[in-house]
Amino acid sequence: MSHTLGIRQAQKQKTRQAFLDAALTLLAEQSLSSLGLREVTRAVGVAPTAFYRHFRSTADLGVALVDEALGSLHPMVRDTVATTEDNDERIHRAIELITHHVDAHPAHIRFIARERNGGVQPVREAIQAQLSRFAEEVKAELAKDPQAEGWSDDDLLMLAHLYVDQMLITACLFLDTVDASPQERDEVTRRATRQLRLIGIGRRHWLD
Amino acid sequence: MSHTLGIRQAQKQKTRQAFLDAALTLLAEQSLSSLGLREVTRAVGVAPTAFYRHFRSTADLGVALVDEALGSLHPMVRDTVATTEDNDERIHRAIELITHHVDAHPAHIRFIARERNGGVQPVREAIQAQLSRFAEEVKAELAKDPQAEGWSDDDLLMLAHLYVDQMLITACLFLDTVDASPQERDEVTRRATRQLRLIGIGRRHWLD
DNA sequence: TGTACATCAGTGAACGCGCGTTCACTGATGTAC
DNA sequence: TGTACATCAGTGAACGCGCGTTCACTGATGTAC
Repeated sequence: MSHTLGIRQAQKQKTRQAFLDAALTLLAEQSLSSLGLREVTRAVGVAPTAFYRHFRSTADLGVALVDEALGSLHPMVRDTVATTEDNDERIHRAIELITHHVDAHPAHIRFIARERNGGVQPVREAIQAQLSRFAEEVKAELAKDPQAEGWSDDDLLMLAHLYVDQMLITACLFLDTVDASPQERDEVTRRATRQLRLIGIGRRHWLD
Repeated sequence: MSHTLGIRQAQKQKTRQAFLDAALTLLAEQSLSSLGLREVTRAVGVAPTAFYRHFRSTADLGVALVDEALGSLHPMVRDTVATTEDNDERIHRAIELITHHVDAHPAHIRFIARERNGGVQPVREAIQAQLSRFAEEVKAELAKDPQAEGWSDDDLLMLAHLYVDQMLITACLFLDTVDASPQERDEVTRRATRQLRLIGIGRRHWLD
């Protein structure tokens, strides 16, 4: 027989996830520092005191949300970079990956963008740490490319940060077009495409 | 005789400024959505009800802060772009302008970075509007440059947004080094410099 | 210049409300024999 | 399999507190004559 999680543990995890989901929904319209513990428990449908069985504070819940949100971003970043090398077809696919991710997880992106510079220190630090890890991964990905020959480690990391920041900015722009006209979405797509293209051109001529 | 502001109006303006200053100080450590009206009046040293003589709400105060903060940024953006054309000496001076501005007005930059994606809609909208204006101005500045020959309006605006975003990112990086070692500051400076250089290279070869 | 009235920035008491946290509890699930 | 005890996720009452907002007020400043 395979190992089944005890009923108790399974239920606890389910409740914990309900907290995360409810918080994420509430955070679409406000920032973490103004999110109340009772507000979350009300949304979940449990007593306020139940909160403490899962988190020490809303800041603690925020850190858990960072892990969830940036965990789901990990594969996207990898794929995007792997496909962003140079030509336009690849840039187009990279942008598509971003838009699809934003459409699939808008609340996660909104949360990260908001709390990256937000007022809750532990959460801000968790995000910064994760974004640095992303930059390192992107750097590793870039290093595999033949174009990287002759590049110093510092320069690769510099380019990696540029890509990571650019991706987040683009994702944010798409967020604000979630209920905008197709024309506006197209406008954002075209601008983001050309920005990536310009960075790609700079990259190609870096060692000239 | 020259016109003097009435004593009453002068005093009112002074109090209003005290509100803005106190709020900015408090916002170094928290975001606007968690800033309390009473907290601000306490910091200023007036009765809570005095607040309503100047602002409808803390969101209203936030919008006023956006104007103050980005007003002080205006000259910097102009100068930075005017000096960012291409060669390394000029990029160096542009970065210096940014670092000096961050050192002079850290709280303003922190506030803008925080509330750009923050939870208070009117404030977020005010910031987006101002940043769009910046991009337009930068575009106008770029258009004056001989390098801009052959560039479409769209492409100039695309590059302008890239510069504006890059400047804000750089400013934020410097913010987090306000009490870091000189080595770390240097590291940030060098990376930002090379990112601007890479964008400059992309710009030079854009029409190839 | 002096007087009488209007304006209005700032006051201080009072309000109802929702907050975060504490505590002893309940009852379903888990475990040892 | 059945029994007796332990664990612990979720409860519900209670607390003290600071919040935003209201209101009638005060007294210095402004204005008209």
